[in-house]
Amino acid sequence: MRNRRLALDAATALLAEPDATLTVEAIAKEAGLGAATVVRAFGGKDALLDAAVSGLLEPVVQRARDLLAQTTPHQALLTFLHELIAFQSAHHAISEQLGGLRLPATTALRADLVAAVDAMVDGARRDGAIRTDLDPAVLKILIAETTHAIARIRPPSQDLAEAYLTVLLDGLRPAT
Amino acid sequence: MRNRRLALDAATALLAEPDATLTVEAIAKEAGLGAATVVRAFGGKDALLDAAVSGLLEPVVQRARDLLAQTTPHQALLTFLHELIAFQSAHHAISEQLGGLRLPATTALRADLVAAVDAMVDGARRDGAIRTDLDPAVLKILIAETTHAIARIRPPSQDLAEAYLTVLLDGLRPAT
DNA sequence: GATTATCTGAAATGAGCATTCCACTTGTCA
DNA sequence: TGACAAGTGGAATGCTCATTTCAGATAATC
Repeated sequence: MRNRRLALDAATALLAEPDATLTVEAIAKEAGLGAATVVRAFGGKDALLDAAVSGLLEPVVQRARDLLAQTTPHQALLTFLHELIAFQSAHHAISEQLGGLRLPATTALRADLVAAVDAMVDGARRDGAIRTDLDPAVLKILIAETTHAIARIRPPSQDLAEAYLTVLLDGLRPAT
Repeated sequence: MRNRRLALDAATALLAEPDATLTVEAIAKEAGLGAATVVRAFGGKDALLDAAVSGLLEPVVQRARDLLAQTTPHQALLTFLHELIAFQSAHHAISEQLGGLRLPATTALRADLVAAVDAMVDGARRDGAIRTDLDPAVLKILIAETTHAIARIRPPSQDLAEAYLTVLLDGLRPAT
């Protein structure tokens, strides 16, 4: 259905904007459709945003898995975090605003993402590439929250995000 | 006015709860008052929350200034950040939920807080106590966002917050 | 103790938003 | 071309919430 695609593209475009209003009407206007059509195409606002967000997230998760398969856990972690913050910088609204919504596909993907990062952290820790004096569970939450914090920076700045990551990664190095 | 105090106390109590609903009705119920009375006492929900949040924030800002006056900038920064995250852990809702509200007193206090932290960072940087290879403006935003990230952690955990801060501070040390 | 001024909170109002309805348009097939 | 099916979006509905209203309660003044 053509409207599905139009609505999805519109929602995806709005998710990339720092402070877009994510009402059904705004999405419909962006898509050049009526609000009713947008809702019908997906069965509800939540389903639409779930589709849009998980569509954005899927390649990210795949990339994390690829990196894990291709290189050392530590190198995978470094590379992936840089890519992740670039992604977050380009899709601000994803972590914000979506508070009260039910997004099952997105939630599942996020769990996959967390699992992949967990594997990177565990591996890097085992290899002695990152500090071992902290509970590994702590490291994982730390990374998740940090990427969130980076995504919140206004105005969006890739430089700032990179600086942030530099500090995080230096803080994660094994004690010397 | 007694109602002012009751409403303020109720709002303050709710701000300490991790996932409280901050509707006027919820605050009124907590205070044992009617919703109309709560609104009247402050002239609006925004003004009430502004008073509650700035009341919480004021001693924090004062503490930052005291530390600056009493010790080295770097030591002030270390001490203050520990205290700040303890405060944030105890008042989760402050950084969340309040998105669309107009809180002038809170905004002003936050600016004061940022100014105090800026002074700490600048001083510590000048003293060579923290790394100098990053733009100082970056460090300030980094610290602000990190405390926000710490406040977001669910469930609230002082241990996790401390671990987070450990990583941040280690990441801020001068290159060796 | 009566009269007036003030305060209270349950219910009415209004605004923002997702969702549903339905008269109308567009496309399909004979 | 005409009859029918499917799709569309402006308007109506229903919900949540902040704010306002107003009849009754309470307090102050004499």
